Amino acid sequence: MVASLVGDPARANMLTALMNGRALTASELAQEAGITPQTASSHLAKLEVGGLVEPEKQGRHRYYRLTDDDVAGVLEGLAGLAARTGHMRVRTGPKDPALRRARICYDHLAGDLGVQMLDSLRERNLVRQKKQDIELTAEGERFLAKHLQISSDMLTHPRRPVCKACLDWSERRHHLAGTLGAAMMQRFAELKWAARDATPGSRVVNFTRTGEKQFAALFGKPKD
Amino acid sequence: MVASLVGDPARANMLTALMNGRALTASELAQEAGITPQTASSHLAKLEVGGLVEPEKQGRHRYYRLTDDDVAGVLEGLAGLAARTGHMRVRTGPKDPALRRARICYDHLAGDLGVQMLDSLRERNLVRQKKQDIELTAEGERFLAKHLQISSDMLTHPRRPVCKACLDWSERRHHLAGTLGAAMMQRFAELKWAARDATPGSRVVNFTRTGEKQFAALFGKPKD
DNA sequence: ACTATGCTTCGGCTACCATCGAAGCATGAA
DNA sequence: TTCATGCTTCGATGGTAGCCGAAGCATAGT
Repeated sequence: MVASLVGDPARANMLTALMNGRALTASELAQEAGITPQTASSHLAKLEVGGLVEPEKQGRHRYYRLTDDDVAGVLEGLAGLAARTGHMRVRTGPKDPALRRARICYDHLAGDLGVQMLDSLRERNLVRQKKQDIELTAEGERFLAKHLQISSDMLTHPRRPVCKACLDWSERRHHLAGTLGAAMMQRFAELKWAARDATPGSRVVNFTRTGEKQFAALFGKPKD
Repeated sequence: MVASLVGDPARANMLTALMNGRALTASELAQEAGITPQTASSHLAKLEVGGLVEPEKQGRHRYYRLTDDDVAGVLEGLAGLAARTGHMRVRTGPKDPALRRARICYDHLAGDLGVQMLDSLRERNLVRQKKQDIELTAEGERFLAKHLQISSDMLTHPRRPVCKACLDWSERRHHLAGTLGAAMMQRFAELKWAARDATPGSRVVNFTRTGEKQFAALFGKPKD
């Protein structure tokens, strides 16, 4: 069963190391998991037949990557469940600092900046949050229109909610999902404030220098 | 870690038994998993602290149910991964026949009927499928407008694709997701062809007699 | 050819954990 | 109270799987 593959601590560490979409060699993964190459080799073989990772030979190295986004999605889902009960393994979230700071979760912003953004919105009464449910206030609508040229009529969708709280993998706190979360991320990209990392499969979001400034101006910590 | 909880065969069987959203007693779950009550008790305690199930005392029975839809979602995701590599446990998919036949997967139709629908669409060239990607043909658009009053302009969404193949848990074949999948399910409900089961938390979709006929007329097996 | 590096296979050790029997609580029924 | 049922706790057992050392291939560089 797939779950038992992910269940083992060593394998889980390897998989989390691969969550940024990049491919790592067998020995790098061994080091990530804190085990010897022999053991890692055995684990990787199991992960491969389980369809979670795919190898790619290159010279005398063997690069492993997650098979596809579905795998990454399920892993993130598992991490989400683990996070909310506080029963997690040693390594919490991704090690890669860039990935911790800002990344794509489905189609919206996650990571430190994502959490920070929702915090700021909540503090300034631009949204109101009740558990999983978030709603946009009138002030929030004005704010979006003024600063990001997002009008709330564009956000309605028959099925998907405008706002939704999504548990952040690395921060263990909520960030903003829903059509609004997606629209804001899209706008950031259009304004050239941020862009998804170029390396294929990567989920890192890189902010430009000006983007970082603008973002901080809008959603910075209170004392800013 | 959550994954290791799901990884154990006995626990996995219990969880699958709970996937229909109903609550079961500890002894029923023990029987489902083919283990003694003592062992089941230990497993259920672990699942509880792991946040996967919630108990409810009622007389001298203890009913267990999945904590929420997120848990069910992750489990379905895991089952999906397991399905496509063919490395599954003994029980494939849900035991409940109603759940196998038609159920909600996020917001669209899954189960036997869901798979059958996509099969029919594909056979009649109403959609064209390439692996995970599905696109609606011109004939398909006419078909939807004529028979279900769904116009394709309603389906566009900045992020979500109109059509997407979603691997079916019980059938191990694709059914239709995306905004179109959601819109069709919604239409079935509006036309009173089908409705989600009344019991809270259930994912079963019940078709009415006329609904079943109409559905068969549109998406029935070729020989019909 | 020789050497170094990266990875795998093999064998044996160890630790963990699922499992069950037996006994202990709790609740409900008589 | 006494009994029955449902579930849990305790203790002991056994099987499985992770782990590493040593040795074996394969590729690359010299």
